[in-house]
Formats: sequence, C-alpha cells, structure tokens
Amino acid sequence: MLPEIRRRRIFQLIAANPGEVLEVSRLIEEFNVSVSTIRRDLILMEREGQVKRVFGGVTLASQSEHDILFEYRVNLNKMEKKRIGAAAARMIESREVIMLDSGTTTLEIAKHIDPTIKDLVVITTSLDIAVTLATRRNIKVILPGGELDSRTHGLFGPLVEETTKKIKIDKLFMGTGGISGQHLTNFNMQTLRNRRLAISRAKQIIVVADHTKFEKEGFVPLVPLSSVHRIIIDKEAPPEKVAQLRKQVEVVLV
Amino acid sequence: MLPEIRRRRIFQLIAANPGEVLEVSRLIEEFNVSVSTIRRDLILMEREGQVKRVFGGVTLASQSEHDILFEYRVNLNKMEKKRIGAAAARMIESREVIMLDSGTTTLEIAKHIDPTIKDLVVITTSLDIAVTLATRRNIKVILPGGELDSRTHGLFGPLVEETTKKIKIDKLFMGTGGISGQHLTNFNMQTLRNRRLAISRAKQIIVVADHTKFEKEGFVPLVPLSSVHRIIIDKEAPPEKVAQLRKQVEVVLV
DNA sequence: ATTAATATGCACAAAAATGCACATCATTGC
DNA sequence: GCAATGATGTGCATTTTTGTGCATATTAAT
Repeated sequence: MLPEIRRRRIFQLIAANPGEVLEVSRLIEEFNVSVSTIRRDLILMEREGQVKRVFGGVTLASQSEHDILFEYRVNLNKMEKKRIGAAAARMIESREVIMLDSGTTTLEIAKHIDPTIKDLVVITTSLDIAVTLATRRNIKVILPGGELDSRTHGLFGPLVEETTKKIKIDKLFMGTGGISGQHLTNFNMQTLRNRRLAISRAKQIIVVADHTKFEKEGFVPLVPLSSVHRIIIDKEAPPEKVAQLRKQVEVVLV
Repeated sequence: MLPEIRRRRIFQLIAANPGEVLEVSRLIEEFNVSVSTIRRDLILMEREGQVKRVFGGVTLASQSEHDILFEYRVNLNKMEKKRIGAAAARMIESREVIMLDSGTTTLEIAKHIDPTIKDLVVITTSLDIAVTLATRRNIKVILPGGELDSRTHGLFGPLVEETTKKIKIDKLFMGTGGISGQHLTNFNMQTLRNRRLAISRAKQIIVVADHTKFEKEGFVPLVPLSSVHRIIIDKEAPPEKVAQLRKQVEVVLV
C-alpha cells in the first residue's frame, strides 16, 4: 500500500468518529505495519494540522466537522498562496479596520495575521476566515450578514451591501477572478455589486492573486486596475505580464 | 484505556451533573485505576481551567455551559442532544422560514433536517449551523450579520437586531441557559436583546433543552415560560420538574 | 541497469503514565 | 483543642509509549 493511501485511510478512520480517540495499536493491526511507520504518519499529519496526537493515539485537530472541510481545502493550497498571505498580513497594523474578501488566498492572510497585533477589527464575508479568527482575543470579527454561498462559504446579497455602506475600511484585501489587460475581472455576478461597494468604502485596496490569475478571465470586468493601490502576486508570474501591470499599479512580488 | 480517553470521560461525567460534586472514589471505581492516576488527571484538567477540584471530588469550573470551550461542549450529553435535535427537526416543514439560535443542541437540529425538504429558509446566528447547511441545495441559509463570539461561534450585537427586525419567522428554535420556575434564563447579557427580539418576530417558539438545564440557572430572566409554545427535553429530566413545566407549556419528551 | 530518494523496521534511549508507600494536610466528632 | 479518619501530595520503581539513529527494502528517475 502506498504511504499516501495509508495516510488517507488513517485520516478517514479518525474522521469517522470526531471527538473520539483512535489508538495507535488499532492502526498497527489495521494496516499491518510497524509502530514507527504509523507514528511517522501521524507526525506528518499533525504537522499538516489535520490531526492532534495524544499519548497512545490520535484525534481530529478540530472537533467540529466543518473545520475538517475547511482544513482539507487549505491543504490543497499551494505554497504560493501561503507566501502571498504572509506578505499581505504584514501590511496590517494595530487598530486598523480591515476587510477580508472570501477566498482561499484571503484565508491565508487571516492565518498569518500577527498574533500580537492590537485591537484589530476584521470585517469578512468568509465563514472560514471568521472561524479562523474567532479564538483570537485581540481581534474583533464582524460579519456583514447575507445569504450563504455553498461553494465559497461566503456571504452575498443585499444585507452585505447594507452593512458595507455603513462602515469605513482602512484596508480592503480582495481576491480576483482574473486579471485582463486593464481590468480585474469577476466570474460571479452576485458578488460584483458587493465588491464594488466595498471598494468604494475602502481607503486602500490591496489585491491578492496567484500567477494563474493571468491565464484566467472572468466574464465581467470588476474595476479598472488603476483604482487598485497594490497587488500582491507570486514570483511564478510571467515577467512581461508583471511589467505591464507595473505601469498601472504597485506590484509586490513574493 | 488511553489516558486521554479517560480524561475525556471524566469530564463528561462531571458535566453530566453540573453543579454537583463528583467524588474521586466514584471515579476510581468507574475506571479501575489508582487514586494517584485520577488525582493526576484532575490536576491536569484543573490546569486546563475546565474543572475545579474540591476536597474529595471535582466540579465544573463554571456553571454556564457557555463558558466551556466549544470543542468540549459539542460532546456533552451528545446522545440526548441528538435525540432532541432529531425531534425538533421533524417539526420543520417545507417552505417555512425558521430561525436557529446558536448552540450545540440547535446544531443537532440542523444536522437532522429532512434531506428532502423543499425551499426551506434558515436564518441563524451560528457559524457552525451555517456551514453545516451550506451544502444543502434545498435550503437557503441567511446570516443576520454581527460580531462574532468566540465561545459560542455565534453572532451578536446591533447588526443581528437590525436584520431580525425586518423578517418574519415561522418557527424559532432556541436554546436556553437554564430553566427556573417561571422563566427561561440566560447567562449572557449580550444575547439577551437579540433573543427577545427574535421571540417577538416569531409565530411559534420552540425551546430545546437537555435535562441539565434544570440544574442551572442563568442570572438574567429571559422570558416567562408561558410565552414559549413548546419545549423539547430529554427523558433524563426529573419527572417532578417536567410535571411542573407541563402546567405552563407543551412539553415534548424524547 | 544504476543511482538517488523515500519508506520501513528494528534496537535502544528518553519520556510519560501508573501504582504503591509514606508523609502531610483537611475535616469531623468529641 | 485534639485525636481519628480520610484525602492529598511526593518520591520511586515499573510498565508503556515515544523518539532517534541506522540498516534494509522499496520506489522513482535517468
């Protein structure tokens, strides 16, 4: 059996009974491998953040099931998103009001926010971001309300707009569907209005995008690039595209 | 038995009778281990802050279930909560607008909603419920917005109220801090206003409570029992208390 | 086919958990 | 108060689990 397959099976066994502890001895029997192998698997999986090791066994890292889904998606993430997220997080300062759009890259921003930051207010349409930041005492998390989109775990609709109208945002961190010539583009009509409104309320707009966004093109132009203050992209981005981009907006390569 | 499993079971035993003191001798019998072991467990658990040691035994560190970390709470009285949740879910019908309060019991309601239900609208302050229902195509999930409470994973504050004012609710499913004589009680001032407002907007109010709620008493009266239409409790509830309750409100035992 | 990279099992050292004996401390009854 | 009783804390030997280095096997890459 391939180690990767074994590890997935192990995870399935653990996830089958959330809240329970699965014994190492049980896993040894199940897969007919040595203690060392199982242990190394578990160490690996713990580093990934999926599971928590306890003396003699393992449990799920998070007890509520929805965190599982969410952890999965994070693991599908590329290193680039983590780098982008970390770079963006360094731009956040104490006592600011920031808005985090929903998306996997913005989720990485949330994960990288300085743990010692003071009195930060985060407004987000992303449930995943909200849950990630929920335990942070120094951060006030506010959700604008709205209807829930099942695929993105993000909020949309008139409620989002209503709330957005009322607030002032220091920094808006936004993902994008694609980058094309002069515009950021969007795939989704529903979030278009919400995003435009958020942009209008923000002092500074920072876009995060991995290099694949140059190859994609949403069917709706969102905003002209010139209205964005800064864009953070990973180094894999094609240099000629980056050069072109630099004419219109400050580009940060990470 | 793994030490971690034993400690979890110990915690469950303590939480099964909140307010009562669980004796060390009882635990020794229960797990067939030495005094030292139990004692070391309790010292550890006390350091975690979840439990308070007293001479000869242990109690919950706090009276309010809401002060217990969410990860621990979901596993408390799990079976009872599942039964209650299933019963409550059977009362939900297609094309209704329901509101689900945040809490571990209401989360069980969400999990048990009939998969074939049609055009249900669920308004909830609970992120966990929202994520649980997110993938259900036949259910529209709406969050009222608000500030996020880390312990309950629930939303609170003026934003919740604003949204609540605008909607009509067919059925409101609500948890409670405690049940005392004539009133439902609350531990939390923050959610008090939100809950009262929700009650005023709902045609039918259904309260879900496991039997431990009889032993607890929040410090703020929430609403008189008479204003509730139905209350769902598990069979472990003391019969005399249930009888008393029946005088004022329809009681469903599961 | 050869080599490099990874995975596995084993032996042994380190750490954790457990039970026991004994000293100390809290509680109770007188 | 003061002794009796029972609970608590501590040190130590024993058992179990964990971590580590190394040799061997397996897989992937050229």
